[in-house]
Amino acid sequence: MMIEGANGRRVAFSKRRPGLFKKASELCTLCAAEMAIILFSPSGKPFSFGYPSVGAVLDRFENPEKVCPTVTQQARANEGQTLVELNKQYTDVMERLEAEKKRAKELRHVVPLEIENLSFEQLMVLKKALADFKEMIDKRRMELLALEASTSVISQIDDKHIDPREAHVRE
Amino acid sequence: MMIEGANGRRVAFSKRRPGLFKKASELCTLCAAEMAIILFSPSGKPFSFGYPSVGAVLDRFENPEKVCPTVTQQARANEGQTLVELNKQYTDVMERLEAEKKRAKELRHVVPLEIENLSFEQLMVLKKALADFKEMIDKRRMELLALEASTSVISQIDDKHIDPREAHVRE
DNA sequence: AACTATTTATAAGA
DNA sequence: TTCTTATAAATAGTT
Repeated sequence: MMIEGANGRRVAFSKRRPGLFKKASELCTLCAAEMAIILFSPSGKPFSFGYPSVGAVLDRFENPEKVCPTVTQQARANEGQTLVELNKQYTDVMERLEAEKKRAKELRHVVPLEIENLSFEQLMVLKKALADFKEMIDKRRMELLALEASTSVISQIDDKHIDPREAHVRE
Repeated sequence: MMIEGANGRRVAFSKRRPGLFKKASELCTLCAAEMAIILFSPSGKPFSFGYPSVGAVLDRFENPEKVCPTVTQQARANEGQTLVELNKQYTDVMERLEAEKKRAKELRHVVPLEIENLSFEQLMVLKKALADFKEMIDKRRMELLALEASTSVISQIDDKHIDPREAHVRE
């Protein structure tokens, strides 16, 4: 069954690998499935495919979901609130979640590469691109903050922790 | 692109998954490749494929062979090749690099257009994601620099034209 | 890399 | 889910 001759195997691998990854990609997008592929070529070179990412799928595989702690913690925090209030919170959270999902999907489209498979040169170029991108975001953010300051009392925003109750007011 | 209706997705998944695993199996046996596939169906049910086994491939992926063995292995593989062949390999790699640079340049043009449409909240999330991404890239870059520093052995084959980087370029 | 004859996968319907 | 079959896609062999 195995192709005789290292060169023949090399050629067959080069032709078939893109086909396999295409099938994998189609399965994920068509069916809303999640998948990770780790592949070593006959010469030992590593390839990978991941949707949404290799790491995410391997995590899910190695640590089967545990929802209970988060849920009970949240339930405790909600004691004393009315059903109307809870329903509004729920709706707000779901709306935000949908927005983030959509955003993440677009991001994947822009930066579809797994970091493990980037060549040195690709990394250098991408790093530059990301630095430029980050700069633009910071600039844009400052504009938004300035606008905010002139129309609202809320002032200090921390980079790392945005209170969702504040955040969704701003959209 | 995604099939609408959970039932349609279920059906398509059931039909396509065996096809994918068959392609994977063929690739492994025909080409002497090693592969692991972790797959979650639209309903969250896990499937896996492994050759020689999922565990073996994940181990190999998570504990990459040390630098020196790979380099010497590559150097050994190059023994007996003519300078013409080696120069062709070098040219091929450089062509690929040019293609990658061009693609990365296009990335920069695509991204800024979307910035103006981002909400404040989305910007915060994206900023965090980019910071993480940049960190990974920096880490990866250091690894590659270290690797590069230790590959001088290959350049002994022909100092005039063979670039030692070809030994560890990944797609 | 490109071409194309052949094989293989799969969508739709039962 | 499984089977059938018309159509689409992948690829082996070749240049």
